[in-house]
Amino acid sequence: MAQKPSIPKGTRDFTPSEVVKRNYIFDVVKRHFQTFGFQPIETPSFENSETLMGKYGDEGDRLIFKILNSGDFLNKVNDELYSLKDSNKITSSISEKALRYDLTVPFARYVVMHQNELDFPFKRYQIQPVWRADRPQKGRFREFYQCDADVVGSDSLLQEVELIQLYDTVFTELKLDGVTIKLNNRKILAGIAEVIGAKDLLIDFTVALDKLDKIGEDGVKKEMLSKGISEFAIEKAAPLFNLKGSNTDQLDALDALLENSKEGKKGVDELRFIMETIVSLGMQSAKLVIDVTLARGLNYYTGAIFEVAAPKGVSMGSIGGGGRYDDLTGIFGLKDVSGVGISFGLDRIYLVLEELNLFPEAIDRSLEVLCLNFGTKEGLAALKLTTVLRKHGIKADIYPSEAKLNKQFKYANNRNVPYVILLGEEELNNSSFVVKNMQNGEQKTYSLSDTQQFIDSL
RNA sequence: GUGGUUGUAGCUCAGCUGGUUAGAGCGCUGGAUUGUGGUUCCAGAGGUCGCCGGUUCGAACCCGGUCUUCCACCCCA
Repeated sequence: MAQKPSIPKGTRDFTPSEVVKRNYIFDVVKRHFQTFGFQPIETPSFENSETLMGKYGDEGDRLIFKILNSGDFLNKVNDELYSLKDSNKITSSISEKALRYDLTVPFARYVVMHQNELDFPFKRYQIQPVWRADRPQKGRFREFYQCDADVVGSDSLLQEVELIQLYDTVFTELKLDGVTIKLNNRKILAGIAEVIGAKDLLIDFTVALDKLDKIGEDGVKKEMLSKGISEFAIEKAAPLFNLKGSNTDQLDALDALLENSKEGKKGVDELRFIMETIVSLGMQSAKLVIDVTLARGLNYYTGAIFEVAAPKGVSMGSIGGGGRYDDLTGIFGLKDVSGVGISFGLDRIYLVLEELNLFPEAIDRSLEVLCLNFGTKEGLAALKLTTVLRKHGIKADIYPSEAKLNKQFKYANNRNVPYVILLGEEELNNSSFVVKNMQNGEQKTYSLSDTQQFIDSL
């Protein structure tokens, strides 16, 4: 019985046109990763579970795809554990491997394992798929690509500055105008939590704060209260909810708010340095704004936090993000290696470019010239001509069988071929070929002994 | 993981309170046109109505389950 074919939830097939467009984005991103001095690495699609588990919080652990052990794995579980039917506890006994959830943690593992071969600061880029057992939504898949650039082994803030320039360069090249790079600093958030006396609830505080533009001031306060943050503390943090004005105005306000927090002050200073340096360097097309409510991202960030928002009017979550993490390699035994990195969300950038119609024209043109087939003898001559064109790097093909011209032309039309070559009995007799321009219908005759004339006209 | 939503021809979608043989546009195939596509005209093919079960004399339509789509939450690229 034939079964109806299907693919798992949250995964996709890509058509030729989609692959070409995705490659276009990959190529731009990759090219600029390289011009900024990053080197490529790749890591396995699955890692040992202990490498990944516990690095992304409880929520993250739930979203990691676990790989079942091979063999009779259930038989190896001890009876007591089995009878408890506790999925979380039994997982580690039946699964030792898991699909990678992002590229940053595997990179940290890579740096630790290869520390003696690397020259620090080590700048690496990595473009590979990652998997999350999430519930799919628009722009949210269970298999998707991340394009990451990270620097480890340097705590210079110039790295942050360069990464912002890298974002700006890539989005400018993609013609994606009006992208906003949001910038915040974990130290500021920690400082605020300290100042208002909610140091232990930093994560809950930031997660709630992050929702400000979504659920509003009242919604944020409500959530903070429900997480156990006191009314007094929330009132103290109130200036945050209305932080407006220019970047420098906001920095000054933060300075005042954080005057009793050493860590918070440091965060403001870092932010100020990055902002001022970027201002003096200038940006090509992106906007850089401070957003103290920006808190998303993973728990391992310790300094700068980036998030890239699509141009206004496009409904899409963030199309990139990143930040500085001072001790990611520490969990694998390598201390005092600071890292900072950014990620491009390829799948979402694709959706945005598609929506705004920003892919180059004719990008998915897979064929420039199609030779029609008029029979055995004529077909052979056409194939010779096709071979010459191909040697000149022209995407050329010959229709494989002597079908009706109507059908051959229709095929050329559907494949969007700009030039069709007719080489029939008459042309063969006088060593010529006819080129039809499919846009305007004009036909020109060229000599078979001077194909260069046609090639030059392209 | 929680709540909701969607699924009918290759594609986009109609289909009345449950009632004979489930429709349209586009696309596809053939013809008008034996060497000229994208326009036009004519004809034709194509559907286990997501899947499984239930209610009913009778189910695309009602009910349950399941898969899928999209949305909100959680979280995130």
